[in-house]
Amino acid sequence: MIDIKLFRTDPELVKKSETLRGNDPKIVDEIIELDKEVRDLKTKSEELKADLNKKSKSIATLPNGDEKLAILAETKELSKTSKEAAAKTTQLEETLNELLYKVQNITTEAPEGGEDDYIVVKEIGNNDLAKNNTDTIRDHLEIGEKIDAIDSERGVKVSGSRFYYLKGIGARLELALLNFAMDTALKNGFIPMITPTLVRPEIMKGTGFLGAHADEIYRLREPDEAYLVGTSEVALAGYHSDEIIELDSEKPLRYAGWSSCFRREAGSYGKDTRGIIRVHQFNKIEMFSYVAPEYAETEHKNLLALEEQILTELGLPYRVIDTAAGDLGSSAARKFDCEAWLPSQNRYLELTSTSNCTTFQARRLNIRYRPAQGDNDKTTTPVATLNGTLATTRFLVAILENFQTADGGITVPKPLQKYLDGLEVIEPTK
RNA sequence: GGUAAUGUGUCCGAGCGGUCGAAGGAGCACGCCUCGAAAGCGUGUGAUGGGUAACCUCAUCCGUGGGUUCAAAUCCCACCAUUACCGCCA
Repeated sequence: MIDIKLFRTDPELVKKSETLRGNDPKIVDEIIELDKEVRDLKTKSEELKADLNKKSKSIATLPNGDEKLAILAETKELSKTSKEAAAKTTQLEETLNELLYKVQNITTEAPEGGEDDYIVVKEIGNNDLAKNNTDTIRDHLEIGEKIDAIDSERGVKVSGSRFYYLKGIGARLELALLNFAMDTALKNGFIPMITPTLVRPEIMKGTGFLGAHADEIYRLREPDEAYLVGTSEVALAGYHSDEIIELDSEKPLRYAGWSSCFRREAGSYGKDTRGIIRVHQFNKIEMFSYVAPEYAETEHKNLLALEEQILTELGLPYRVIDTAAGDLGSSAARKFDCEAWLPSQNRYLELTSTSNCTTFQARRLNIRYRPAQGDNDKTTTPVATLNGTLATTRFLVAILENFQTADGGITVPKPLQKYLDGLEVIEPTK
């Protein structure tokens, strides 16, 4: 959520951001007007309450008698009107809050436009594979089946479309990737976490996932009021909710979470139906940083650099894109994706994503810190949160395709070999 | 799932319905003392929101949400969490 004070001091900035995202900026004026109304009402309601408090207190010291009876009658009436005023204020405040929750994070740096208006920041590595061997190239599912790593058919039989089994070397490769990513994070000061996959509604709401894309999320039936996470970002952001954390202005608090992730993939019928590119359940390593707001941009670069490092060490050809404002999630102010080359489809596929959520999530989840250490200044202010995702299961797709051999096996990327007893080549079994 | 107890500030821990934003202690900050430190002594020490140029002031917050009352940390109800025991399952 955006600081209400920003609406009072710089409404044009908010309007500009909403316009950039392709939203109607008139909500800003509605909020400003309602905010005024709420404050007026609040002052009046609090005056009533103050009056009541004062008179109530006097009752205790008053002797029994006419005067006491009179003031009792008066306060009884006052109590009623005060309660009514308070209720009205609360109601209006809730309306204001609902509006406020609808406004997405301020974005100023992201490129203008929608889904296709991203800017390619750079392209790294050799992506000639498809161009050179168009007729012999196999897609990840074909290879996955040849080395007996992926079983799609039985996944569908047991769980429905977009489900799969990772089997044998497939399961081992996935675990190797998870370990490799986790180890890299660990070396960079991230605290490893295995997080809950079911979370309470308020946490889901706080992270900003229950807005426009709420139908993407699995929800348990009553009476278990819980959501299945689509990323461990949710659990990691919620970890410090309602807390005042200790934060050095130069040193981020970093966590790396591993969880299964669940997506309904509503509205993507017919898209990426083959293989394990777009599935209902997959694994991810999520890097998550809590930082002082002024350090957020630096940390965003750090996260991107780490994601690139992992792709580079694996030897995957990839490009980095700067996502356009209209395609950003509601919490993100800016987002960079790393996309690996997919030879079978002659296109790039998103493997990692890193978002700077500035103070947007922290404000919703009530995560603060004290910027001025020591002294008598104990004021708190929201922290900034950032996340960097490594979609492990999709890494598997990219590896199978980019490291395929002529006979339908694969060579194992160097950094993964140590997790697989030094295995260098995987031969096809079928 | 059942029964019982508990839930207070950074932490521990008091709190007959009014004088309680909350005793006392610890911690922390500052000062005195000291060559320096420890100990000791003194002072200060929650958050959020509204108003104010500021001093300051008002409101809200004692797990959460309701209720009773002129007045609730204190009474009532529901929920959540923790702990213990029982049952059941891994």
